[in-house]
Amino acid sequence: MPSLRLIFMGTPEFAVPTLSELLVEGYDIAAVYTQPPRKAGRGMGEKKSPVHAFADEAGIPVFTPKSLKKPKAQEQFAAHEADMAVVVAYGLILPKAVLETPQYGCINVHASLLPRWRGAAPIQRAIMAGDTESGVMIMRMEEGLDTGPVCAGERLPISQDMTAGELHDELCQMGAKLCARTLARFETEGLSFDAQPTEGVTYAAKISNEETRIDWKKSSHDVHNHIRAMSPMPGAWFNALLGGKQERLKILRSVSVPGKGDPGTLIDNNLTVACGLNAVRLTLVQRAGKKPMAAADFLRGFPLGKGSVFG
RNA sequence: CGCGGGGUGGAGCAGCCCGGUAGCUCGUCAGGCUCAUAACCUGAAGGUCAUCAGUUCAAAUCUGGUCCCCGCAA
Repeated sequence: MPSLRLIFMGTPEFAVPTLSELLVEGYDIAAVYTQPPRKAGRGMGEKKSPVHAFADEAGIPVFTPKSLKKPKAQEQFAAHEADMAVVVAYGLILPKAVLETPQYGCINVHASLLPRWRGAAPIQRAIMAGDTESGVMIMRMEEGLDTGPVCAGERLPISQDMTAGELHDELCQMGAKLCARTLARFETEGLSFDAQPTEGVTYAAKISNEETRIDWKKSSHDVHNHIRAMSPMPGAWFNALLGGKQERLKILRSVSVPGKGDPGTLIDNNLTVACGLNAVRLTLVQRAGKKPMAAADFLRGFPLGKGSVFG
């Protein structure tokens, strides 16, 4: 039976499996920290973060400070008397005072092969860049952004057509298991930490709204990587003329294929769009207001043929 | 009350503004043709038009309520 008393800090769906795993393993979770509920979604109602909802369900006390820089929040943090904090995609900066509060410090589960893709959107950036390998790593947190020494890691190949959503789902499970194993090892034999290499550092900036739009002038590889990096959230898109109206069409899946034509033009009757170099066949699309549908289904309602032009 | 789109045979759409008992492409089933085919021909099955109520001689189409799905934004 694990004896560690932990604080868990995380916010999105990615963090939930780790929290769940720690509970299953029997860790004493003194408190869960997550970002405060925000107005979001249709109707703009207050919405709790996925971690928040899960913790509520599990009956763990939840704390949602807007910042941990204030003395008051730090006192509260210290009051939990935790041995260690486990942080997974929390989204708030932990000041030095907080990092040093637990006697064994704070460890972080990060979804990339550090030092590549430090930062907010490692999964999407890895796919967008066409990486063929990803993974999760666990590090001791320092003041810098994902710069701490690493104590555990696991790699995962990224297949040709894998989407960010699929990679996300695999990595969050992998991260949860790895975290549990790492804590178990910590209790039995201790951990050794290795500083991150100074070579190969890249930063994974948050995905901005503007960059979700598809640029057909890029090569088919870039377009395809862009599409799968944005799939299913937030979704790569462009404007298409459907039934006489300009409509936003999201592309959730595609295949890079040989082909030639003016960028943005359909070169067959199978939803294959010419890119700056080669072409991309769209296989799963979503109209505004509709659910995702296979290309064949979409074409039944909107028989777009060779020569149609996409913006 | 943030803005908006939608729920029509198994799938994707049209019809709704200008009420009069349902159409297109495809799928399914049966038969035919063909060396052969995601080919072609013939025929068939399959829909309380989300739901409740109202207006009307008559509503998928107009009015009001409810449920569900989704896009934007955040």
